[in-house]
Amino acid sequence: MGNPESGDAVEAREKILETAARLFAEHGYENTSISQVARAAQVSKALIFWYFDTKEKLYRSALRKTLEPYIIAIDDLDGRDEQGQIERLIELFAEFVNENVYSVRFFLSMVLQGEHQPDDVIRRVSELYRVFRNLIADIIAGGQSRGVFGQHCNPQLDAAMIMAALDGVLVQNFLSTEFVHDAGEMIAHLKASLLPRLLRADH
Amino acid sequence: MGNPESGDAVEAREKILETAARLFAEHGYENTSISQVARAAQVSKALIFWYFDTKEKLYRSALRKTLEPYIIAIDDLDGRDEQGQIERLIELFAEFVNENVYSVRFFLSMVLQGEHQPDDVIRRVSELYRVFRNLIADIIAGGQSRGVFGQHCNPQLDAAMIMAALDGVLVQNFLSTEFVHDAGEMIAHLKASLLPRLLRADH
DNA sequence: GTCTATATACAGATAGAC
DNA sequence: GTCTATCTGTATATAGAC
Repeated sequence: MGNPESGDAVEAREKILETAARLFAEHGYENTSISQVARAAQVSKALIFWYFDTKEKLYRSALRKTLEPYIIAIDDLDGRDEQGQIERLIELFAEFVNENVYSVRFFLSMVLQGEHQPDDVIRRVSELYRVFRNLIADIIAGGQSRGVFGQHCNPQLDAAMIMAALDGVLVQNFLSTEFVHDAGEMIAHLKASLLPRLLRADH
Repeated sequence: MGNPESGDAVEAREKILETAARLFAEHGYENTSISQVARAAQVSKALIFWYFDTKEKLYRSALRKTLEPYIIAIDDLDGRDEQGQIERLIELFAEFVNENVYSVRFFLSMVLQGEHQPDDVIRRVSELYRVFRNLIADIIAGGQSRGVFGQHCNPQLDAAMIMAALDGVLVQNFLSTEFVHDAGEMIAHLKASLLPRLLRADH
Protein backbone atom coordinates (compact mmCIF):
# COMPACT_ATOMS: atom_id res chain seq x y z
CA MET A 1 0.00 0.00 0.00
CA GLY A 2 3.00 2.35 0.43
CA ASN A 3 4.82 4.43 -2.11
CA PRO A 4 8.16 3.10 -3.27
CA GLU A 5 10.15 6.26 -2.65
CA SER A 6 8.62 7.88 0.39
CA GLY A 7 6.83 6.16 3.24
CA ASP A 8 4.76 9.04 4.60
CA ALA A 9 3.58 10.60 1.36
CA VAL A 10 -0.09 10.11 2.11
CA GLU A 11 0.36 11.28 5.66
CA ALA A 12 1.71 14.65 4.57
CA ARG A 13 -1.32 15.15 2.36
CA GLU A 14 -3.63 14.13 5.16
CA LYS A 15 -1.91 16.41 7.63
CA ILE A 16 -2.29 19.36 5.27
CA LEU A 17 -5.95 18.54 4.82
CA GLU A 18 -6.65 18.23 8.54
CA THR A 19 -4.78 21.40 9.34
CA ALA A 20 -6.47 23.32 6.54
CA ALA A 21 -9.92 22.09 7.60
CA ARG A 22 -9.27 23.29 11.14
CA LEU A 23 -7.82 26.66 10.17
CA PHE A 24 -10.46 27.43 7.54
CA ALA A 25 -13.21 26.58 10.02
CA GLU A 26 -11.60 28.71 12.72
CA HIS A 27 -10.73 31.79 10.69
CA GLY A 28 -12.54 31.56 7.37
CA TYR A 29 -11.23 31.45 3.84
CA GLU A 30 -9.73 34.93 3.49
CA ASN A 31 -8.30 34.94 7.00
CA THR A 32 -6.34 31.77 6.38
CA SER A 33 -3.20 31.92 4.24
CA ILE A 34 -1.36 29.05 2.63
CA SER A 35 1.68 30.14 4.64
CA GLN A 36 -0.23 29.66 7.88
CA VAL A 37 -1.43 26.23 6.82
CA ALA A 38 2.11 25.29 5.78
CA ARG A 39 3.56 26.45 9.10
CA ALA A 40 0.87 24.70 11.15
CA ALA A 41 1.17 21.48 9.16
CA GLN A 42 4.97 21.73 9.19
CA VAL A 43 5.40 21.49 5.43
CA SER A 44 6.46 23.99 2.79
CA LYS A 45 4.01 26.14 0.88
CA ALA A 46 5.16 24.51 -2.36
CA LEU A 47 4.08 21.10 -1.13
CA ILE A 48 0.56 22.35 -0.59
CA PHE A 49 0.44 23.56 -4.18
CA TRP A 50 1.93 20.27 -5.33
CA TYR A 51 -1.04 18.40 -3.84
CA PHE A 52 -3.87 20.88 -4.26
CA ASP A 53 -2.90 23.21 -7.13
CA THR A 54 -4.78 26.26 -5.82
CA LYS A 55 -6.00 27.64 -2.53
CA GLU A 56 -9.57 27.25 -3.76
CA LYS A 57 -9.12 23.53 -4.40
CA LEU A 58 -7.51 23.07 -1.01
CA TYR A 59 -10.52 24.77 0.53
CA ARG A 60 -13.00 22.55 -1.28
CA SER A 61 -11.09 19.40 -0.31
CA ALA A 62 -10.90 20.54 3.29
CA LEU A 63 -14.65 21.22 3.41
CA ARG A 64 -15.40 17.84 1.89
CA LYS A 65 -13.31 16.28 4.64
CA THR A 66 -15.21 18.24 7.24
CA LEU A 67 -18.48 16.85 5.89
CA GLU A 68 -17.44 13.23 6.34
CA PRO A 69 -18.82 12.82 9.88
CA TYR A 70 -22.07 14.52 8.84
CA ILE A 71 -24.31 11.53 9.20
CA ILE A 72 -27.11 11.18 11.67
CA ALA A 73 -27.90 7.61 12.60
CA ILE A 74 -31.62 7.34 13.09
CA ASP A 75 -31.95 3.92 14.60
CA ASP A 76 -34.15 3.72 17.63
CA LEU A 77 -37.35 5.36 16.46
CA ASP A 78 -39.43 2.17 16.41
CA GLY A 79 -41.42 1.38 19.51
CA ARG A 80 -42.13 5.02 20.27
CA ASP A 81 -45.37 6.90 19.72
CA GLU A 82 -45.42 9.92 17.39
CA GLN A 83 -44.60 12.42 20.10
CA GLY A 84 -41.76 10.23 21.31
CA GLN A 85 -40.37 9.93 17.81
CA ILE A 86 -40.32 13.68 17.30
CA GLU A 87 -38.74 14.18 20.71
CA ARG A 88 -36.06 11.68 19.81
CA LEU A 89 -35.37 13.45 16.50
CA ILE A 90 -35.02 16.75 18.32
CA GLU A 91 -32.48 15.16 20.66
CA LEU A 92 -30.57 13.60 17.77
CA PHE A 93 -30.37 16.92 15.98
CA ALA A 94 -29.14 18.69 19.10
CA GLU A 95 -26.56 15.98 19.72
CA PHE A 96 -25.37 16.18 16.15
CA VAL A 97 -24.89 19.93 16.34
CA ASN A 98 -23.15 19.53 19.67
CA GLU A 99 -20.71 17.01 18.26
CA ASN A 100 -19.91 19.26 15.32
CA VAL A 101 -20.08 22.70 16.93
CA TYR A 102 -17.11 24.18 15.15
CA SER A 103 -17.96 23.09 11.65
CA VAL A 104 -21.71 23.72 11.97
CA ARG A 105 -20.94 27.19 13.23
CA PHE A 106 -18.59 27.64 10.32
CA PHE A 107 -21.07 26.47 7.69
CA LEU A 108 -23.69 28.76 9.14
CA SER A 109 -21.45 31.81 8.99
CA MET A 110 -20.34 30.77 5.51
CA VAL A 111 -23.91 30.70 4.25
CA LEU A 112 -24.73 33.94 6.07
CA GLN A 113 -21.81 35.79 4.56
CA GLY A 114 -22.65 34.33 1.16
CA GLU A 115 -19.12 34.13 -0.15
CA HIS A 116 -17.01 31.10 -0.97
CA GLN A 117 -19.84 28.61 -0.91
CA PRO A 118 -18.89 25.55 -2.91
CA ASP A 119 -22.17 24.34 -4.36
CA ASP A 120 -21.72 20.68 -3.50
CA VAL A 121 -21.05 21.48 0.16
CA ILE A 122 -24.13 23.69 0.44
CA ARG A 123 -26.16 20.95 -1.21
CA ARG A 124 -24.99 18.28 1.22
CA VAL A 125 -25.73 20.41 4.27
CA SER A 126 -29.12 21.66 3.17
CA GLU A 127 -30.09 18.17 2.04
CA LEU A 128 -29.31 16.84 5.51
CA TYR A 129 -31.46 19.59 6.95
CA ARG A 130 -34.34 18.91 4.59
CA VAL A 131 -34.27 15.17 5.26
CA PHE A 132 -34.62 15.92 8.92
CA ARG A 133 -37.50 18.30 8.48
CA ASN A 134 -39.35 15.96 6.15
CA LEU A 135 -38.93 13.15 8.64
CA ILE A 136 -40.70 15.24 11.25
CA ALA A 137 -43.35 16.30 8.76
CA ASP A 138 -44.00 12.67 7.86
CA ILE A 139 -44.37 11.68 11.48
CA ILE A 140 -46.85 14.50 12.02
CA ALA A 141 -48.82 13.52 8.90
CA GLY A 142 -48.82 9.89 10.03
CA GLY A 143 -49.97 10.83 13.50
CA GLN A 144 -52.69 12.93 11.95
CA SER A 145 -54.09 10.07 9.89
CA ARG A 146 -53.92 7.83 12.94
CA GLY A 147 -55.95 10.41 14.87
CA VAL A 148 -53.24 11.15 17.40
CA PHE A 149 -52.62 14.65 16.09
CA GLY A 150 -55.42 17.05 15.23
CA GLN A 151 -56.51 18.17 11.77
CA HIS A 152 -55.43 21.71 12.65
CA CYS A 153 -51.83 20.54 12.19
CA ASN A 154 -50.00 21.48 9.03
CA PRO A 155 -47.23 18.87 8.83
CA GLN A 156 -44.81 20.88 6.66
CA LEU A 157 -45.38 24.13 8.54
CA ASP A 158 -45.27 22.55 11.98
CA ALA A 159 -42.10 20.67 11.09
CA ALA A 160 -40.54 23.90 9.82
CA MET A 161 -41.55 25.59 13.08
CA ILE A 162 -39.93 22.90 15.20
CA MET A 163 -36.75 23.12 13.14
CA ALA A 164 -36.76 26.91 13.37
CA ALA A 165 -37.06 26.81 17.15
CA LEU A 166 -34.32 24.22 17.27
CA ASP A 167 -32.12 26.40 15.07
CA GLY A 168 -32.78 29.38 17.28
CA VAL A 169 -31.79 27.52 20.43
CA LEU A 170 -28.62 26.28 18.81
CA VAL A 171 -27.67 29.64 17.34
CA GLN A 172 -28.15 31.24 20.74
CA ASN A 173 -25.91 28.55 22.10
CA PHE A 174 -23.18 29.55 19.63
CA LEU A 175 -23.34 33.10 20.94
CA SER A 176 -23.19 31.66 24.46
CA THR A 177 -21.60 34.31 26.63
CA GLU A 178 -24.47 36.74 26.30
CA PHE A 179 -27.35 34.29 26.24
CA VAL A 180 -28.13 32.86 29.62
CA HIS A 181 -29.92 29.52 29.39
CA ASP A 182 -28.08 26.35 28.59
CA ALA A 183 -29.00 24.32 25.54
CA GLY A 184 -30.26 21.25 27.41
CA GLU A 185 -32.76 23.26 29.40
CA MET A 186 -33.91 25.04 26.27
CA ILE A 187 -34.35 21.80 24.31
CA ALA A 188 -36.48 20.39 27.09
CA HIS A 189 -38.55 23.54 27.11
CA LEU A 190 -38.87 23.39 23.35
CA LYS A 191 -40.41 19.95 23.51
CA ALA A 192 -42.79 21.04 26.25
CA SER A 193 -43.76 24.16 24.33
CA LEU A 194 -44.29 22.91 20.81
CA LEU A 195 -45.42 19.32 20.93
CA PRO A 196 -48.58 19.51 23.06
CA ARG A 197 -50.12 21.86 20.51
CA LEU A 198 -50.10 19.09 17.91
CA LEU A 199 -52.23 16.71 19.95
CA ARG A 200 -55.88 16.32 19.06
CA ALA A 201 -57.36 16.84 22.52
CA ASP A 202 -57.01 20.60 22.89
CA HIS A 203 -57.99 23.13 20.23
CA MET B 1 -20.60 75.41 10.26
CA GLY B 2 -18.46 74.98 7.12
CA ASN B 3 -14.71 74.72 6.82
CA PRO B 4 -12.98 77.81 5.54
CA GLU B 5 -10.90 76.09 2.88
CA SER B 6 -13.11 73.36 1.49
CA GLY B 7 -16.88 73.28 1.34
CA ASP B 8 -17.43 69.52 1.13
CA ALA B 9 -14.86 68.33 3.63
CA VAL B 10 -17.42 66.67 5.85
CA GLU B 11 -19.20 65.15 2.91
CA ALA B 12 -16.10 63.30 1.73
CA ARG B 13 -15.69 61.81 5.18
CA GLU B 14 -19.34 60.86 5.28
CA LYS B 15 -19.19 59.32 1.85
CA ILE B 16 -16.20 57.21 2.84
CA LEU B 17 -18.02 56.08 5.97
CA GLU B 18 -21.22 55.15 4.15
CA THR B 19 -19.36 53.32 1.44
CA ALA B 20 -17.18 51.48 3.93
CA ALA B 21 -20.19 50.48 6.02
CA ARG B 22 -21.88 49.02 2.96
CA LEU B 23 -18.82 47.19 1.65
CA PHE B 24 -17.78 45.79 5.02
CA ALA B 25 -21.32 44.52 5.61
CA GLU B 26 -21.47 42.97 2.14
CA HIS B 27 -18.05 41.33 2.04
CA GLY B 28 -16.62 41.34 5.56
CA TYR B 29 -13.46 42.90 6.92
CA GLU B 30 -10.79 40.87 5.14
CA ASN B 31 -12.65 40.81 1.84
CA THR B 32 -12.85 44.58 1.69
CA SER B 33 -9.73 46.56 0.81
CA ILE B 34 -9.10 50.24 1.28
CA SER B 35 -8.60 50.45 -2.48
CA GLN B 36 -12.11 49.14 -3.08
CA VAL B 37 -13.57 51.61 -0.63
CA ALA B 38 -11.58 54.44 -2.24
CA ARG B 39 -12.74 53.48 -5.71
CA ALA B 40 -16.39 53.10 -4.67
CA ALA B 41 -16.37 56.37 -2.72
CA GLN B 42 -14.46 58.12 -5.52
CA VAL B 43 -11.63 59.36 -3.33
CA SER B 44 -7.98 58.43 -3.04
CA LYS B 45 -6.72 55.79 -0.66
CA ALA B 46 -4.59 58.40 1.05
CA LEU B 47 -7.66 60.43 1.98
CA ILE B 48 -9.14 57.49 3.80
CA PHE B 49 -5.97 57.20 5.88
CA TRP B 50 -6.02 60.95 6.43
CA TYR B 51 -9.43 60.64 8.11
CA PHE B 52 -9.27 57.23 9.73
CA ASP B 53 -5.56 56.43 10.27
CA THR B 54 -5.92 52.64 9.94
CA LYS B 55 -8.24 50.14 8.32
CA GLU B 56 -9.22 48.92 11.78
CA LYS B 57 -10.39 52.38 12.86
CA LEU B 58 -12.32 52.84 9.64
CA TYR B 59 -14.04 49.53 10.34
CA ARG B 60 -15.01 50.52 13.86
CA SER B 61 -16.34 53.88 12.70
CA ALA B 62 -18.31 52.23 9.92
CA LEU B 63 -19.86 49.72 12.33
CA ARG B 64 -20.82 52.49 14.73
CA LYS B 65 -22.55 54.23 11.85
CA THR B 66 -24.38 51.02 10.97
CA LEU B 67 -25.69 50.82 14.53
CA GLU B 68 -27.33 54.26 14.41
CA PRO B 69 -30.72 53.07 13.12
CA TYR B 70 -30.75 50.24 15.67
CA ILE B 71 -33.61 51.54 17.75
CA ILE B 72 -36.94 49.84 18.17
CA ALA B 73 -39.76 52.23 18.97
CA ILE B 74 -42.10 50.46 21.35
CA ASP B 75 -45.02 52.81 21.37
CA ASP B 76 -48.39 51.17 21.00
CA LEU B 77 -48.33 48.48 23.66
CA ASP B 78 -50.90 50.11 25.95
CA GLY B 79 -54.49 49.04 25.50
CA ARG B 80 -53.58 45.48 24.63
CA ASP B 81 -53.84 42.42 26.84
CA GLU B 82 -50.70 40.43 27.69
CA GLN B 83 -50.96 38.12 24.72
CA GLY B 84 -51.53 41.08 22.41
CA GLN B 85 -48.48 42.84 23.83
CA ILE B 86 -46.23 39.87 23.22
CA GLU B 87 -47.63 39.42 19.73
CA ARG B 88 -46.90 43.06 19.02
CA LEU B 89 -43.33 42.71 20.29
CA ILE B 90 -42.80 39.71 18.05
CA GLU B 91 -44.02 41.75 15.08
CA LEU B 92 -41.78 44.69 16.01
CA PHE B 93 -38.74 42.44 16.25
CA ALA B 94 -39.49 40.84 12.90
CA GLU B 95 -40.01 44.26 11.29
CA PHE B 96 -36.78 45.50 12.76
CA VAL B 97 -34.80 42.59 11.39
CA ASN B 98 -36.52 43.02 8.04
CA GLU B 99 -35.58 46.68 7.86
CA ASN B 100 -31.96 45.89 8.70
CA VAL B 101 -31.48 42.56 6.93
CA TYR B 102 -28.02 43.25 5.62
CA SER B 103 -26.47 44.55 8.80
CA VAL B 104 -28.23 42.07 11.10
CA ARG B 105 -27.04 39.26 8.90
CA PHE B 106 -23.57 40.76 8.99
CA PHE B 107 -23.48 41.12 12.79
CA LEU B 108 -24.67 37.56 13.15
CA SER B 109 -21.95 36.16 10.93
CA MET B 110 -19.44 38.41 12.66
CA VAL B 111 -20.32 36.99 16.06
CA LEU B 112 -20.39 33.46 14.69
CA GLN B 113 -16.97 33.75 13.14
CA GLY B 114 -15.66 35.39 16.30
CA GLU B 115 -13.11 37.64 14.65
CA HIS B 116 -13.01 41.41 14.39
CA GLN B 117 -15.65 42.01 17.01
CA PRO B 118 -15.27 45.48 18.41
CA ASP B 119 -16.46 45.16 22.01
CA ASP B 120 -18.67 48.22 22.02
CA VAL B 121 -20.56 47.03 18.95
CA ILE B 122 -21.19 43.58 20.41
CA ARG B 123 -22.36 45.22 23.62
CA ARG B 124 -24.86 47.46 21.85
CA VAL B 125 -26.34 44.60 19.84
CA SER B 126 -26.62 42.12 22.67
CA GLU B 127 -28.04 44.80 24.97
CA LEU B 128 -30.78 45.49 22.44
CA TYR B 129 -31.51 41.79 22.35
CA ARG B 130 -31.59 41.49 26.14
CA VAL B 131 -33.90 44.46 26.53
CA PHE B 132 -36.31 42.81 24.18
CA ARG B 133 -36.25 39.49 25.95
CA ASN B 134 -36.66 41.08 29.35
CA LEU B 135 -39.62 43.04 28.09
CA ILE B 136 -41.32 39.80 27.12
CA ALA B 137 -40.34 38.16 30.40
CA ASP B 138 -41.82 41.09 32.33
CA ILE B 139 -45.08 40.88 30.43
CA ILE B 140 -45.29 37.16 31.17
CA ALA B 141 -44.53 37.73 34.86
CA GLY B 142 -47.14 40.51 34.98
CA GLY B 143 -49.71 38.31 33.29
CA GLN B 144 -48.90 35.59 35.76
CA SER B 145 -49.55 37.77 38.80
CA ARG B 146 -52.77 39.00 37.18
CA GLY B 147 -53.87 35.40 36.74
CA VAL B 148 -53.95 35.51 32.93
CA PHE B 149 -50.96 33.21 32.55
CA GLY B 150 -50.54 30.01 34.51
CA GLN B 151 -48.06 29.34 37.31
CA HIS B 152 -46.40 26.72 35.12
CA CYS B 153 -44.86 29.58 33.16
CA ASN B 154 -41.23 30.47 33.71
CA PRO B 155 -41.02 34.08 32.51
CA GLN B 156 -37.29 34.12 31.74
CA LEU B 157 -37.29 30.69 30.12
CA ASP B 158 -40.48 31.25 28.14
CA ALA B 159 -39.19 34.61 26.92
CA ALA B 160 -35.92 33.00 25.88
CA MET B 161 -37.89 30.33 24.05
CA ILE B 162 -39.95 32.86 22.14
CA MET B 163 -36.80 34.75 21.18
CA ALA B 164 -35.07 31.54 20.12
CA ALA B 165 -37.96 30.58 17.87
CA LEU B 166 -37.99 34.08 16.46
CA ASP B 167 -34.25 33.89 15.83
CA GLY B 168 -34.66 30.55 14.12
CA VAL B 169 -37.35 31.84 11.78
CA LEU B 170 -35.26 34.85 10.88
CA VAL B 171 -32.07 32.86 10.39
CA GLN B 172 -33.93 30.47 8.11
CA ASN B 173 -35.15 33.52 6.24
CA PHE B 174 -31.54 34.62 5.67
CA LEU B 175 -30.78 31.27 4.10
CA SER B 176 -33.93 31.73 1.99
CA THR B 177 -33.36 29.75 -1.19
CA GLU B 178 -33.33 26.39 0.49
CA PHE B 179 -35.92 27.00 3.19
CA VAL B 180 -39.41 26.99 1.86
CA HIS B 181 -41.80 28.95 4.06
CA ASP B 182 -41.90 32.73 4.04
CA ALA B 183 -41.22 34.68 7.20
CA GLY B 184 -44.71 36.16 7.58
CA GLU B 185 -46.35 32.76 7.56
CA MET B 186 -43.80 31.45 10.04
CA ILE B 187 -44.22 34.41 12.41
CA ALA B 188 -47.98 33.86 12.41
CA HIS B 189 -47.44 30.18 13.12
CA LEU B 190 -44.98 31.05 15.86
CA LYS B 191 -47.59 33.11 17.70
CA ALA B 192 -50.17 30.37 17.32
CA SER B 193 -47.72 27.72 18.53
CA LEU B 194 -46.10 29.34 21.52
CA LEU B 195 -48.52 31.75 23.11
CA PRO B 196 -51.53 29.50 23.90
CA ARG B 197 -49.29 27.38 26.13
CA LEU B 198 -48.83 30.33 28.47
CA LEU B 199 -52.54 30.79 29.21
CA ARG B 200 -53.88 29.49 32.49
CA ALA B 201 -56.87 27.54 31.14
CA ASP B 202 -55.15 24.49 29.68
CA HIS B 203 -52.42 22.49 31.44
C1' DG C 1 -7.96 68.32 2.49
C1' DT C 2 -6.84 65.99 -1.39
C1' DC C 3 -3.87 64.11 -4.52
C1' DT C 4 0.27 61.07 -6.90
C1' DA C 5 4.01 58.33 -6.03
C1' DT C 6 6.25 55.22 -3.27
C1' DA C 7 7.73 52.06 0.71
C1' DT C 8 7.09 47.75 2.71
C1' DA C 9 5.00 43.43 3.64
C1' DC C 10 2.92 39.40 2.49
C1' DA C 11 -0.32 36.93 -0.36
C1' DG C 12 -0.81 33.09 -4.05
C1' DA C 13 1.73 30.70 -7.24
C1' DT C 14 5.96 28.77 -10.10
C1' DA C 15 10.83 26.95 -11.19
C1' DG C 16 13.98 23.91 -10.51
C1' DA C 17 17.36 21.36 -7.37
C1' DC C 18 17.40 17.10 -4.84
C1' DG D 1 7.47 14.21 -2.97
C1' DT D 2 9.65 17.74 -0.75
C1' DC D 3 12.36 21.57 -0.51
C1' DT D 4 14.49 26.72 -1.30
C1' DA D 5 14.34 30.61 -3.96
C1' DT D 6 11.82 33.63 -6.60
C1' DC D 7 8.11 35.91 -9.42
C1' DT D 8 4.08 38.82 -9.48
C1' DG D 9 0.26 40.98 -7.67
C1' DT D 10 -1.97 43.59 -4.27
C1' DA D 11 -2.55 44.97 0.52
C1' DT D 12 -1.85 48.65 4.23
C1' DA D 13 0.36 52.63 5.07
C1' DT D 14 3.47 56.95 4.37
C1' DA D 15 5.83 61.11 2.07
C1' DG D 16 5.40 65.04 0.11
C1' DA D 17 3.47 68.18 -3.70
C1' DC D 18 -0.43 71.30 -4.28
